[in-house]
Amino acid sequence: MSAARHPADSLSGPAEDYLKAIYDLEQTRGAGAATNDIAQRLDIAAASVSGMIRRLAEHGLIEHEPYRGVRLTPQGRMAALRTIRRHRVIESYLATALGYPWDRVHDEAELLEHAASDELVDRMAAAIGEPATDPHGAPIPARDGSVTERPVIALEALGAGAVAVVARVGDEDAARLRYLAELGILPGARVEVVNRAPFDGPLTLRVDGDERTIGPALAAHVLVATPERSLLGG
Amino acid sequence: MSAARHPADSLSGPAEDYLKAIYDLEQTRGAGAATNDIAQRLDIAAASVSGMIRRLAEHGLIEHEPYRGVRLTPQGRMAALRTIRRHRVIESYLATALGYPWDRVHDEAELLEHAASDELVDRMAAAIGEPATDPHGAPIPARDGSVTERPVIALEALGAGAVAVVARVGDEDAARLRYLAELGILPGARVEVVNRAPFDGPLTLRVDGDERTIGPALAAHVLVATPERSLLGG
DNA sequence: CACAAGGTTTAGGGAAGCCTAAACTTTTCT
DNA sequence: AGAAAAGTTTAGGCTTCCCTAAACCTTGTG
Repeated sequence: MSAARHPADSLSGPAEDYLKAIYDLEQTRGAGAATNDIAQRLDIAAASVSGMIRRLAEHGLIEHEPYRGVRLTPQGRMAALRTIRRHRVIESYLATALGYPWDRVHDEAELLEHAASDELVDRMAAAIGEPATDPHGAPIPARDGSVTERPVIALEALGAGAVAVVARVGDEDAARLRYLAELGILPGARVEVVNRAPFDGPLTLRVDGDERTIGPALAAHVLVATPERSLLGG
Repeated sequence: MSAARHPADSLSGPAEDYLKAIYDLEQTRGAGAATNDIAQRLDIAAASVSGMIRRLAEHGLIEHEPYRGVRLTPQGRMAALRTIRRHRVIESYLATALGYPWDRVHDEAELLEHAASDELVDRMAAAIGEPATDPHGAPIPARDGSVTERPVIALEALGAGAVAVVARVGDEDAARLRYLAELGILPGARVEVVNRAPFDGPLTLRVDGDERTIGPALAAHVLVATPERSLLGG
């Protein structure tokens, strides 16, 4: 009959990775996270995920409905956000204070996030001026777990003539980040959709005065804020 | 019959801690490190140490003569020095770049040293000007594993009238570090032995114009360089 | 020299995390 | 509905790293 131990205990590295993955999946899909999706995201066999799910549920961090998926408890969500904060502060610090190139901060942060103390992370954040987002534009959760999400849409969803500002790009694939940087598609860049092929065809953009073409798959990983949406509010 | 695998593989955190401990014990005592000493240093049962010894020997990092102790192989010594470099660079960086108090850098570095990449450590070292020692005066091994040890003796070994410069203090005990800082006994401080009680009695020192008394047990953890020794060479 | 004390190793066990293979549930397709 | 496909869980194994208890060397002492 062991349940919900570890009051404010520290979690293992793997456990933190699971919680992060579940958090992300919950955000993307509306519902609970599926075993298979967690397995794919972490590159781990589905059977192993079942095992960890049992352990996390015993610790009160997730709720598990067999064959239906898992959801974070408030406690689990808090733990996930703490890890995400760590990750994004570290990414920002590596880029700003230590000159890491933006396509490499993710991997290094992935290693460090499980070892860094909250104090260290807070000192890092303070040293670089408490940034609101990481180098890829993802919001950095506050110490209390609150996250301010800007209203954004996928670049891929824009039509011809639209004007927008790049808010955020997916941070996991280093090669993709390098390519986007070459195109000038960085958070903060102003882009204008010059032409849009029908359905899910490529987009022609004007970025920084240059015309660039970008496929829909890549464009799906770029989130932008449009002036109208910003004014209308979310 | 598996032996000496893992050519340049990365070691587990625990394994790195064992190698560090063995390195230190080899330095202090002349001979090989005893199971019990390793166990005590890492706060682990002696039986557990036997288990890890077997694993490290299989990986070619140490040589084990049953019931006689262990010695590092050149490969193991290199691995230990890499970890020690990581530890001391991180300590220095935390103190210099992030304002950590010197009694707290050790514990934080202990956590980080197993997760930080060589690139990160090198960037940290570069960012603070490639220091030669950590905040407690311990030398930072170079990337190639070379260490420059200054000739030092224990403060406790000085007689009345001796003048010396504090070179290094033991870094493990935070309370001790705070106390030494209060006395002004920091690396670089000039101390003069005003009086010395016979045998292992306390020392009266002049530090920074103030008279301080320090017991022999504490003084054994303070290493100093004397002008004479420096001139004569080690 | 024998024996007690102390240090070391083996035996056996446990938790975390991973794996593959097999069993089981749910969904989907005909 | 019934069967195939897809997804999930259980079963059984493995490695790392820790533990306690018991067996085993080595040493120092009477």
